[in-house]
Amino acid sequence: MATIKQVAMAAGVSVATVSRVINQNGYVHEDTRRKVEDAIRELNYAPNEVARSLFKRKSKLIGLLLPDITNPYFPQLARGVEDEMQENDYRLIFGNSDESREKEMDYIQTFIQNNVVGVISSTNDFDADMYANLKIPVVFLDRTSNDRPSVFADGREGGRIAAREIVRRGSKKITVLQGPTHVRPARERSEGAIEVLQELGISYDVFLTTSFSLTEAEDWAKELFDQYPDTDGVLASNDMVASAVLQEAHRLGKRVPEDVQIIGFDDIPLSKLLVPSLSTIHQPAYEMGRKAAKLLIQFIEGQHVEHHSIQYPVKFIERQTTRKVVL
Amino acid sequence: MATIKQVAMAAGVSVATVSRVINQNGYVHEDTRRKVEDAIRELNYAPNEVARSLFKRKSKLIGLLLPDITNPYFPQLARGVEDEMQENDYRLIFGNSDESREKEMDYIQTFIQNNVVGVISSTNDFDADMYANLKIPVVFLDRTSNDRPSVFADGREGGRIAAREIVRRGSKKITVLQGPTHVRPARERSEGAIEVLQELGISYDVFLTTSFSLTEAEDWAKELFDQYPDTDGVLASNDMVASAVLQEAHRLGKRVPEDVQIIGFDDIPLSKLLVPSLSTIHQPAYEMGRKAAKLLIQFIEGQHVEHHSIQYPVKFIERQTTRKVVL
DNA sequence: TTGTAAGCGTTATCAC
DNA sequence: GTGATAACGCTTACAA
Repeated sequence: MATIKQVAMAAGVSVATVSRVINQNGYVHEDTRRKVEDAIRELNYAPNEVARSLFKRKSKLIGLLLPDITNPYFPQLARGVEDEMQENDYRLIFGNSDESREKEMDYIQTFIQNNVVGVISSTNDFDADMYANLKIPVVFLDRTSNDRPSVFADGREGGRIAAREIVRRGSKKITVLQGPTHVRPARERSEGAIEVLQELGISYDVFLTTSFSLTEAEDWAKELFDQYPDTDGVLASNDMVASAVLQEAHRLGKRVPEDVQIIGFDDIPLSKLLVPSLSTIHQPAYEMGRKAAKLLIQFIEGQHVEHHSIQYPVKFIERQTTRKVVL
Repeated sequence: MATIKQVAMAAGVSVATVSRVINQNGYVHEDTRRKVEDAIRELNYAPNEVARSLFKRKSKLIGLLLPDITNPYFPQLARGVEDEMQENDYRLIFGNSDESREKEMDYIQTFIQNNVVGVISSTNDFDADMYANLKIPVVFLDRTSNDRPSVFADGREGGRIAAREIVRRGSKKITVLQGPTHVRPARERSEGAIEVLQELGISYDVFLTTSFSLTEAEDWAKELFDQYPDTDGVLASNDMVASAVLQEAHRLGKRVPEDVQIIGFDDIPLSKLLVPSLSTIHQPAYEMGRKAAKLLIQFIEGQHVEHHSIQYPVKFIERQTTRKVVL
């Protein structure tokens, strides 16, 4: 890689001048500018971001921390973030945290060591020192912190909607699958659902699942019907579990939606390809990722920010795992 | 963030000494070492990777370029790469290329500007100057370059296996879904399938799909049965298209696997949760990601590397979209 | 065993 | 308009 010095040499000017033309600041004569630009092209020069970063004490790098990219919900968030960042010339250092505080700290640490100018994180530990002490802007994504910038969906309302819809469509004995309790959105979803079920005086049970892992989803589906064989409505904590439940129902000879209705959560891309296609609560994941990125950029660039916390509405997507509602 | 200078100050030594203790090279007295270590702890010091990178002209950063993380096959590769890298203290700068040469070049460019020490890429343009001229090691992942380090699965054999299995299970009029032709693994899969079909003298048609996009998958599924209504066996180019085909078959009242058999490709996590669960060709994506990372690290660290190109075997996963074979 | 100082590739300040 | 040069935080000769 050519350096600014070599460019200066080739153009017969000083490095200062070259720096001026690449950064478009300070005065530089039209003729010299052209000479420099020629040299740059000639040598195929691009500024060393590391040197820049060292001098300015800020890079064009952003840290992105997601629980597990292997969970189909997160790629969409990630993609939203990436698209927005790339359009604004920021690059992403990416890590999976597995919801583990240790890994998270590790990543935050190296983010700092690499002079990232901001981080986007899906964490459960907002208040952990690592975030509190960060001197760069952080936007929490998919997770709500009450007092810190965050972009998330209205999980509670999602839970309420799901409950309302499944009841409206005739389920009488509902099972609420509750995701990991330390994950706030998961908690809120089931809380919302339970609220409505209680308001409506509908009989329900809560079935606890302790992770979002796909491999375990199958086991839970089995256990679920083992424990509540006569449930006629399942509110799943996400679409993967919903798929597992759907499959298990089928295996047991239960008809969906006639015998059991199922509503998922997230609306991952594949949910509409299931048979029957999955009714679910849609979160605008891609948009949320983009928004988080936009927000972070605004902070980084010191722009005025209207709302620090952005809650996206969710909506019910009616597909085939729920019955038609009779008017 | 504390600097090495402050640590030196606090410990009452020179920066050189501090540098020696953090890098564990050169002599340093036990007592001074302790003093320095105390100071480091006290100030919560961690070396600035940017400064290091500038001096050494190499970072602890790796560039990872994937076509689209939103395609469920790639997160697994990414996760494999990430796990291996993180265990070896490398960090990932991640980008989606959308199979676009321009985006790809853009990323490669910024990788270099950030002093990455290696890159892992899923590309179709191995020979493009951008790779040829790179002075850092590159490992191609999921894509085969004949003469450059790469980790990939045996797509041709996968196609052959799929064809053999579907025929063995009784399909007589097969449709081979061919993915985007500029994507080599996609091409090889269908080539493999066609080879076998010809060898066996089975009637078949080829149906071209021009992307791996999920949204379009549904349209293709419709067109497929439109064009070849009496096909009784579909060899899909990946599991997403297979899902779409499965769904469309169901919509048309075709029974799977009785009327139509379907075999996917990739074995994405969700394929086993479909109803009926999807028979498919398994690629060990996670392992492949890990392997690519391992290989790259070996190159970076100048270790001897036995095999530059690693081909993983694929295998048929028998599930419910194919019939039982009669013995 | 430890310290001094040069240099990695930039940018910004200050002279000219 | 342009050029020297110090500084960003680190590592590594080399000197002591």
